[in-house]
Amino acid sequence: VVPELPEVETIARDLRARIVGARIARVELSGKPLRQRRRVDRSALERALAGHRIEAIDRRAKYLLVGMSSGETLLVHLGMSGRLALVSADLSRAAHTHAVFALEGGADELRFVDPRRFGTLVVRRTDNLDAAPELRGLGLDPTRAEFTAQALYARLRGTRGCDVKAFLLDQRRLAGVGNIYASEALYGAQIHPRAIANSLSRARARRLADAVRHVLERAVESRGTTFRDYLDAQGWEGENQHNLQVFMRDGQPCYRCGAKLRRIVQQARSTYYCPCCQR
DNA sequence: TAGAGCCTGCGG
DNA sequence: CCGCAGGCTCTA
Repeated sequence: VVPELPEVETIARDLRARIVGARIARVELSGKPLRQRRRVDRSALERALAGHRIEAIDRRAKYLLVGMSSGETLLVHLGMSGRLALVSADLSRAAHTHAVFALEGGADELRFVDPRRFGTLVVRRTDNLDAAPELRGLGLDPTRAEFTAQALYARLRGTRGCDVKAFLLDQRRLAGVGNIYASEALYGAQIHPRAIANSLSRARARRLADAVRHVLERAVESRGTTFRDYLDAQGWEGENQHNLQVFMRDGQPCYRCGAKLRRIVQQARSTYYCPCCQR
């Protein structure tokens, strides 16, 4: 599991094609708290979902949005280990199944499974979604038209001495990039991960914008990256692991120059890069 | 803008 | 046993 923008986008597209128009008959919850020990609001989920029709499935950054005929939207964040899958109701439930949304007719269920419980399930009013605390502070979405080299440059200039890797992971500045695609985008733009964000030139900001867009688009086309156990809504693996240039390849040769790739730790997270191609 | 913390599971 | 994992929040 462990999803970034392309993995969530893949799940959103699959679910949109399969369950928009369906009615949720019943909501079952494990009762265990999720992210930051917060309890899932059982009565809010039942009120917003049970007996209502699914009208839309969207994505904002790494949030999946399920718009209901009740006028409320279910926000799902998969955290590090969350999985959302549409499965036959006869199949036995996996360990750590924290929510089951039974669809009318009884054949299929949408199940939320999350061993580490870093995920989120909350309900917010659809007519005021932008004001939801989860979405309010999100930065530029790199898959939208708003994500231009200009806009990225302005955001880079707005930082105070953080390095560019930390910038890419900060969802308040750029929303949707995670640890895999941060390393991959910096490699594509040939920028060193420890470069200071606010000192990048306009030319480098443009290269970075192009690389971020390219890396994410390619990952969506490949239906996401399956490293350990990410699976889409139908339980299938992605294919983007075959496109990765640096992630988890430390010690192996750079495909471009042959130098030995390195792994460093920034903000307590691994970064992979080529010491020769990235300056 | 770091660092610890939140959780479980896996691989060395 | 240890470190590590594709995320985010809260604190200093």
